[in-house]
Amino acid sequence: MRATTGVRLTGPLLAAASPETRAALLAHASVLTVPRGTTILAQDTPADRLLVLLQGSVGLSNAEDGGTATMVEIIAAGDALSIAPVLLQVPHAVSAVALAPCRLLALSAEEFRAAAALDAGLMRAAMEQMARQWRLMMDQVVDLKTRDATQRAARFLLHRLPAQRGAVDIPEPRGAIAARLGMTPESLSRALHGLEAAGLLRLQGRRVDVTDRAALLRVSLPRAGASQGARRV
Amino acid sequence: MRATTGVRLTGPLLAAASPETRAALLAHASVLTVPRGTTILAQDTPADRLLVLLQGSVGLSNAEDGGTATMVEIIAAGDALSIAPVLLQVPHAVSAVALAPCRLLALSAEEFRAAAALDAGLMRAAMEQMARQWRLMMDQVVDLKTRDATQRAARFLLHRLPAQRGAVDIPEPRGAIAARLGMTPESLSRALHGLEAAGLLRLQGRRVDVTDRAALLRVSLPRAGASQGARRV
DNA sequence: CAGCTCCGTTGATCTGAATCAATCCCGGCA
DNA sequence: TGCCGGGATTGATTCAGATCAACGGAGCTG
Repeated sequence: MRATTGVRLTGPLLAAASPETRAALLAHASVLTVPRGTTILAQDTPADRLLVLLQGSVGLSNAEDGGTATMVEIIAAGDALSIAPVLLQVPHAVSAVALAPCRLLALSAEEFRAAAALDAGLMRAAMEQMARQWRLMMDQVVDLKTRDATQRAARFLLHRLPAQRGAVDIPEPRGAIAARLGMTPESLSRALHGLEAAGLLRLQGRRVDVTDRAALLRVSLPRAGASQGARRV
Repeated sequence: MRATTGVRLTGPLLAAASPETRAALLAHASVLTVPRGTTILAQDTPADRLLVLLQGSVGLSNAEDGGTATMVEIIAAGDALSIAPVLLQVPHAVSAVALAPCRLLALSAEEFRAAAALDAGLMRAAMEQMARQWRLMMDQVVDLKTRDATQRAARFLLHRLPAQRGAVDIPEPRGAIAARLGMTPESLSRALHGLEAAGLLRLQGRRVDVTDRAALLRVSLPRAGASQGARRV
């Protein structure tokens, strides 16, 4: 296996490591292929390996001791699962399940920690990932506080949309997306069909064809007069 | 200044550094005292110093390019503001304003970065803080998705409550708390007075006297049948 | 290939919380 | 001590979205 190939296919985290570090880590790495619905990580379980999502889609959900589980984030290909638990040697704070067929790269947690301690670039990349995940969570908080269901749905699509206008494939079940967006599947369906009726997009099963990207962006902006959380001291 | 005094007053972050590192950092540190309403950090501004909140209360808010600002978190004494921006040398992702009169410890960002690079304990504590802040944000997402206004208000009080039953002082303006909880001040008022009417607590201006902590905890649990985000794949 | 099950959609209704609109009350100040 | 101003409270109304319910279609299985 050529190292450079590994780099490109492996996401920003390992890309930041020196070629030697990366080669060492990849030497013992394995690739998992799992079908939709597989539980990849269980909450409150020790973090014995670092997983990088190569392909597919993974949902992160948190169950409070009570039992109610909540979909907290949907991870895109290229991202690493649970860097923090691996580095800090604490149990996973969330469970991860495959929302679509997935390919994952699995690295030994111990080796990764050792590598991060020695390779400053890798350590920095790990911290950047943690900061990024904080930001994603913060963005979601902002979304939930300032945007209504339709706006959140519009924004979700925009985030998924490749560079230019066009169609996106949404492999995840609607219920998972609705949960991530903090609404019921019924509401998501209505929001999506409302956008379609407005002529901004076209729904074709799990493919969404965005006709008017600019209008979709406009829809996704929070209403100016929103008060929730918009108070100055 | 005795170093040990500094430790205790300085929060878990600096407590994790070696005595020498800590002494070196504290040597150039300064203490700020600011009145309520002061903007302590501005979003999109370079992170040139690390601030540790010694006393008071600080609100973190995020303004999207559009302009709508949202209260994203309220920081408790002992916590550090914006560790990630300091370590990664990126601009602040949020603004910070004093929600009550505050005392803050200010350290040079550059010195802190240097210290963290040399002192493994400090580096680990910094990562722990980042992980903790991610978790706080995730908890908030869960709250917003699974709890109604009254439950979120109850939970907020419980988090503030000292070890044993008793009264808490809530120095922040109601509007700021409401924003943090993702509701309007009107709704917060109604939630709080509802809990008072139920006999769980007693409102006395900015002091809240919790009569029945167990019942408050019970109230704060998400309803079992909550569907939002509670779907299995 | 037929049946079944699960997922997504659609409709009707209900409810929690936002909005709009007055007060009320506390703290600061003259 | 009385006035003033802004935050907090309370009430009336409205509305977005949850809930309840039923239906349609796609994919899997026997």
